[in-house]
Amino acid sequence: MCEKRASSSSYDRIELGMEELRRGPWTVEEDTLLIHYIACHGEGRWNLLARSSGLRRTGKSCRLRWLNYLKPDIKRGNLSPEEQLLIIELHAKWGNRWSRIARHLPGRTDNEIKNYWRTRVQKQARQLKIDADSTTFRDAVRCYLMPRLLERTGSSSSQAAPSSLDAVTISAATTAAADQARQASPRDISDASMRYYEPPGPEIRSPSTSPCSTVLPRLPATTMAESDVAVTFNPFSSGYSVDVSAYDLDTWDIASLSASLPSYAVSEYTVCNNNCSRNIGDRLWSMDELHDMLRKLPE
DNA sequence: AAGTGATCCAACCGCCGAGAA
DNA sequence: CTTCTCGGCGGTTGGATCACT
Repeated sequence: MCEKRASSSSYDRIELGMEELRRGPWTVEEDTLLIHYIACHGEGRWNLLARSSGLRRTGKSCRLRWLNYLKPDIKRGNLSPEEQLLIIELHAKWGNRWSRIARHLPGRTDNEIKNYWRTRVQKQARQLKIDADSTTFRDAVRCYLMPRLLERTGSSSSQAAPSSLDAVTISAATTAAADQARQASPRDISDASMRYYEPPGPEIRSPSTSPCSTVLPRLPATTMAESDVAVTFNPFSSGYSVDVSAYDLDTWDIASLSASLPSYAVSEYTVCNNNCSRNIGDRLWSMDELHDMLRKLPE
């Protein structure tokens, strides 16, 4: 909160022309002033707002404070597995277009997503001594992190997923494809790595499809076009993947993803420890296992 | 309990593009 | 066409807090 840093020694002032502008952490009084002003006059015209509201802040500062902190629909707290999954996929697609990514995560700000990426995802890449933008790291994320996120996503959305939704079959790698891959690079396939790809329990598998197929609810028609296969699973190439290109991303958001995910039971491989509440990212990443995973990736 | 390093995240900075003058 | 202002964006900083020893 703003009070948290109110006593900071960094709290200082700068001179700009005739006017003395404040910098540093916002006080409760300033927040209140900004909220009341916007309630009366609306957002926008930030420089005018800064001048006429009585706040000794720059328009930019007011805008940032409002958008990143004070806006009523701002969601606080840890990112859900669904949100992490979406961030990873969208970042793979768009790169550091934080504001664009943020538009698909209601209540989350570009700043928050940027911080998440830099502090958690890039940290893992640094420790692995690989570029976070490299295909190697992306493969590691797809093969290792995403299955876990999907597992957790499934468990967290199992209560919310309406059973009345139409079902679509999500194709996993076929047995034939698996055999092909096994022949192509047998060293890539091991019991140790396969366990991360193990599809969820038999109760959610479709009996009429391949052994790896699972059934996902169809996304609401209002948020998703006539695209059926949005989540694919190929343990022998790129692992689990939410194919965001299958969606119209300008109208797609986390609610769509959440609604589309299967009612997975939490598998025995879930590393979540409910006692660890501070950082969900850390719960999902295990460096030893990720290192192990990377060794198994094709060159 | 104290010290230290790691992590988180609010806030700032500089740059850029759009639009108005 | 040029200049200026403003809003938006991505990158960076640094204090607070947490975790570990």
